[in-house]
Amino acid sequence: MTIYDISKKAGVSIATVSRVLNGSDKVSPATRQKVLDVMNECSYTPNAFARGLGLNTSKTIGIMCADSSDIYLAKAVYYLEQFLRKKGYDSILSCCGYALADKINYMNLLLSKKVDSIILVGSNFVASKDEDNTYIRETAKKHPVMILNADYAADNVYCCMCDDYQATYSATRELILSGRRDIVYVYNSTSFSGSKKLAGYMDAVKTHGLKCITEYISKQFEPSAELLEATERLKMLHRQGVKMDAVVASEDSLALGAVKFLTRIGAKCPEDVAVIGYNNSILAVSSEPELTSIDNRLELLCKQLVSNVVNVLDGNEVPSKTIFSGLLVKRQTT
Amino acid sequence: MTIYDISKKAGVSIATVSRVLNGSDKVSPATRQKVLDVMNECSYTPNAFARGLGLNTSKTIGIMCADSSDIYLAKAVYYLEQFLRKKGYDSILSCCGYALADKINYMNLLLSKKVDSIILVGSNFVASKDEDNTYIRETAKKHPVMILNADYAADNVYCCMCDDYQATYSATRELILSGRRDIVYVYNSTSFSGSKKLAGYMDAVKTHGLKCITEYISKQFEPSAELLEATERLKMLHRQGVKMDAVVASEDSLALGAVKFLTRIGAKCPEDVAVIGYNNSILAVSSEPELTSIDNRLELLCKQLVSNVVNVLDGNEVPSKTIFSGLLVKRQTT
DNA sequence: TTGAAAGCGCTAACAC
DNA sequence: GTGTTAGCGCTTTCAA
Repeated sequence: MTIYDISKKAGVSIATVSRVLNGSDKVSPATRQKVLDVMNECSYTPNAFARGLGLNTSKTIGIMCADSSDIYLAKAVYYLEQFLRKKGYDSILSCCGYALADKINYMNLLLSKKVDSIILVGSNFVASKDEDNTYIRETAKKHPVMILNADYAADNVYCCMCDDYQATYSATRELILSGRRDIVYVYNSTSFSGSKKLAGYMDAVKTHGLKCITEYISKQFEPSAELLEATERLKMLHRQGVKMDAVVASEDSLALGAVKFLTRIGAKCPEDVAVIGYNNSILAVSSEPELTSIDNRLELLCKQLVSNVVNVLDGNEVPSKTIFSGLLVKRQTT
Repeated sequence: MTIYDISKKAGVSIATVSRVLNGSDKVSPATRQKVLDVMNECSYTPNAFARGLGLNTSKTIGIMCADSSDIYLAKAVYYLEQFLRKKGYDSILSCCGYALADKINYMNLLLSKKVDSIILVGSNFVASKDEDNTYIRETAKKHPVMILNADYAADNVYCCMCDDYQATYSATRELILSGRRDIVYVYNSTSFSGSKKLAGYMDAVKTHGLKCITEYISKQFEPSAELLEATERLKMLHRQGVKMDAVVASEDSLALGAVKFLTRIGAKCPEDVAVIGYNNSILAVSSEPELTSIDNRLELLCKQLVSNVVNVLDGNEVPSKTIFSGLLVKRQTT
C-alpha cells in the first residue's frame, strides 16, 4: 500500500496525500477527511525508507552504551528511550563494550543507518588521551553528539552531567563532620566521572587533615563479582589492621560489598562503620541495613539531554554543558 | 558521497559499483579492486535508506519490552542486541509499558520502520484473552514474531522459553524433601510465566499433602517498592500467626524482601526459614546471606532466539517452540 | 563482464 | 488548494 494507491482511491494526487500525511494546512478539510478515511480503511503506513531517502533524516537517534545490562546504564537507556519517543524519535541501541575499536566500529554502523544524532551513555566514552576522542569530534562534524555523564568540549558536542565531584565531596564531608575519621574509598572506575568522584573524596578528606585510604577494584563483567571482590579487599585491609569507621563507594554494588564485609566480621553498621553508596539504585534498598546513597539525578539528566537533542536538531541554540547537583539520600547505613 | 560519485571516479558504471558492494562474483578482480580502492579513499558508506527502499528490508530487528530498566529485561535486551549484532542485524528498542493500546501503537511504529522481525521480550505480551493477542497474529502475517519467555501458538510466531513450571516445582519439592512443611509463595505477576511458576509451586506442595500459602504483590514501578511490600506482607502473615519455614519467590527482589523480613523479626535464614528467589540476578549475590535462586538461562534463551530469527529470515525451517530447563543455584539461604 | 535504465515510495519546488 | 514532476541512492533486470 503506497501513496499512489491511496491517491487513486481517494481521487486526488499523491502530493495531496503527502500533504495530509505531513499535516500541511494547505489542504481543504473535505479533501483531508477523504484521504484520511482511505488511509484508515487500508491501514496504510508510510514507508520510512522512502521518506528518509528524500529527507535524509530518520527521526531516529543512536544510543551507544558499553553494557546495557548494567543497572545504571539500563535505567539511562530506558529513560532516554521514553523521552525520545515522546518527542517522536525512535532509538537504535548499540552496546559496544569498553574497547575503542568497537566504539568506532559501532558508531560507524549507527551512522550508516542515518541516525540524526548519537547519544553516548556513560563517561567511559571520553578517553583521557585526546587522540582517542577523535571519533567523537569526527562524528560531531556531521551530527550532534550528546554525552551523558562526561565532560567533553568540542564543536557540536553537548554534555549533561551530574556534579559527581561535589556530590562525593559533600557526602564525605558530612561523614567527617559527624565525627568519622578513618574513611575508606572503594571504587572501580577511572573514567571521567570515576575520577571526579575520587577527587571529591580526596579533597574532602585532605581539607580536614585526614588521610586517604583508597581501594581500586578493576571492572569485571559481572557486577556481583565486583561486589564480592570489595568484600574481600576490605577484609584484607581489616586483617592488616587498617582502622576504618566509614566507607564511601563509587557504586552501590561496592557499597553492598562493604556492608557484607561488616556483617562477616560482626561489625555494626552504622554504629561502628558508616557506608555510603552511589547511584541510589535498587541495590541500596535491597540491602539490610538499607544503604545511604548518592542519587545522581539520572532521570533529570536524561530528560534534559533529550530536550537538548531535539532542540539542536530543530536548529535552536543549546548550552554545551548542563550540570545538575547530586543528592544524598540518607538511609540506615549512616 | 554516492554510488554515482564512486562510479565516476572509478570509471565504471553504477551497476558495477553496486555489484562490488554486494559481493557479486560477476566482477573481474581488476575492476573490483579499482572500485574498492576508490571507496576506501572516499571512505564511502552506502545509504541505508536507498538500499532499504529497493530491497524492502533493513537488517534491523525491533525489540519490544515493557520496561528495559527492569534488571531481568535489561539483561535480555543486552544479550539480544549482542547476538543480533554478531549476525549483522541492528536493533531498534521500544519500551512500551504494560498497556495493550501502547503495545499495539509501538508495534506499528516499529513496523513502519521496516524492521525485519519483532522480538517480544517477556511473557506479559501474551494475554490470556486471545482477542488481545490479535495484534501479534496480525503482525506475524507479514513478519516473523519471536517471543521470549512466553508460549503462544500461531503461524509465523516462534517462542523460546524456560520451563518455569518445572523449575519452581523442583525447587519447591527440594525444600519439601529437606523437611520444610510450611512454604509460602510470594509473587508479583500473573503473566504466562508468572502463572507457570505459581502452578509449579502449588502442584509441588499439593502433591506432598501440604497446603498453599500465597501472597500476591501487585506490580509497581520501582522494584524496590515491591521488595519492601513483600517484607510488609510477610510481617503481617507472621503477626497473624501463620507458620512458615520456607519462602519461594517469583523474583529475586521479592526473595530479598523475605530475607529482610527475617532479619527484622530476628529469625535465622536458612535455619528457621529457607528462601529461594528467581532469576539468579545480581540481587541474589548482593544479599546477606546470599540467595539461592533459580537461573532461567537467559543467555541461552537469547542466543537460541537470535539464531532462530536469523534462520527464519533466511527461509530455513525453525521449531515453533524451544524450551530450556531452569537451574537451581544454591547459595546460603537454603 | 559490463552498462543503461526502470523502479522502490516519498517530499518539495513549481505551476496552475 | 491541488496537481505535475524531478529527484533522493540503491538494486536489478535486460541487452550488449
